[in-house]
Amino acid sequence: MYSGDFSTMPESRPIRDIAYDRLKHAIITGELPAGARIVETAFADQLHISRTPLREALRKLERDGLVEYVLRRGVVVRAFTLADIDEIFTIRNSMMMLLLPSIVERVTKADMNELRIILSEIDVALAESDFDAMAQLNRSFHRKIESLSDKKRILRVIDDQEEYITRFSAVTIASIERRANAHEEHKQMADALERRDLEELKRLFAHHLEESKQTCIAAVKNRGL
Amino acid sequence: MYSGDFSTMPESRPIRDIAYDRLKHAIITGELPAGARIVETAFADQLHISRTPLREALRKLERDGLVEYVLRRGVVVRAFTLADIDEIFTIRNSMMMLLLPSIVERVTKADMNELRIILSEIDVALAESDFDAMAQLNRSFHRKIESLSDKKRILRVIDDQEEYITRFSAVTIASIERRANAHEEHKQMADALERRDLEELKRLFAHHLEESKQTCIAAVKNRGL
DNA sequence: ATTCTGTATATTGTATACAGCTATACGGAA
DNA sequence: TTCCGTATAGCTGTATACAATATACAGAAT
Repeated sequence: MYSGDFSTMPESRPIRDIAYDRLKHAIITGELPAGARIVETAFADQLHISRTPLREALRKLERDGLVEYVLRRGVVVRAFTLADIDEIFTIRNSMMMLLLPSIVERVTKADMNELRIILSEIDVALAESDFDAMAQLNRSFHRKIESLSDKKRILRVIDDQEEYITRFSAVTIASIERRANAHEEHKQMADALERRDLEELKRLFAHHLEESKQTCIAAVKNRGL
Repeated sequence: MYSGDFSTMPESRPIRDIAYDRLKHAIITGELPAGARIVETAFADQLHISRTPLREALRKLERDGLVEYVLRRGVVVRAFTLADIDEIFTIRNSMMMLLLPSIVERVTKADMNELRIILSEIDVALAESDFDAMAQLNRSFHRKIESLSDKKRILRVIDDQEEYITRFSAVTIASIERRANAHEEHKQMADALERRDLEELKRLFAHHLEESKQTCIAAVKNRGL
């Protein structure tokens, strides 16, 4: 892993962004575990790039809070605690409550169609026990709803936080009863959205996120972070 | 501005961080206005540094959302809208509501003493019409209270947002009635905190931030952003 | 054995060099 | 004059080179 030659690709984006995505993915999936040191020369070699774009990627990750910088010692992947997970879900819930009014106001029939399609795809993934697909679709569902709002900065806060917990989505989905319940909740949320029932939506989202949080925390407690 | 030779300093921190702070300050104060293009070679020369650390600083600012990157054209300072200000205050208020319970729980006598000292210093600044000092002290007051919480991630969200509005604090303080009212509200907040009166604190903070927001928006509307 | 210290090695911090893209200016033709 | 193509200058993207610092390890002194 972390190998591959970028020089052959049609570079529409800077190499630093590709390196950034790659490292971020590795950290989020846990491939690069907490505490792992990122040695510039080693990673630059593996990615077949020079240190310059790699360092720029590291500076971004630093601001993201995914890695920690130590003077003259480089960067290490930061650790997560249960308290972090708790806060992340709390923030997300709180921000969602702020978004919902504008979402209810702005949702269109076309949006609902998109959501229904995603839900039916989750049906399939659930039936086929394709949990990777399900994790991705779940995220699409949430992102679609969030994107209906016009509050760009609030949306960004949610995005920033969500990055951190993507890593745990597999853990959460691994719970049999949770993945079925979550899907049911999603359907209810879509229904409430279609009715533009703000209060019900708030209730559903608060419940949904709380349940996800608890499942996530419980799973992490059992299997270690 | 943007000049100064770092090479003579005892460099306890990397140059890139110094450049980062410098640029951030310039952007926040409006010295570098929205839309201004940051040409790497020019700024590196002015700061008497090479492009490498400057670019790393720019990548951080990019993640902060303070500058915008355009492929092969470098970075430009991002613009702010009234909607941004509205969202920033909304986020801050919402996050504060999440922090207050732990703040009320954790506040000590020593903390209250610190807060009282800050308040008395604001008294002086107010009497002397030293608005720069007042802006800084106000911020210290808020930061002190926020720091009483142990919710690091929520605190960080607040910090991130506050950076953006620091730039408008002068605008807000310029309002005669607002600066006196704000100070009164601060005192009431300190009192409520000392009594560990959570509900009253929530009420006071919500009111305080709402008033600040309205003053800020009104001021920006009048004087332009 | 333990601790200190000097040296070699590894790694980060910064500068510079060079390649490639973009925009602009200029000149010529319609 | 206007349009278009080309040349040129300026700037970004990346690689490489060099400097400074930290770490590891071996050997000496206690």
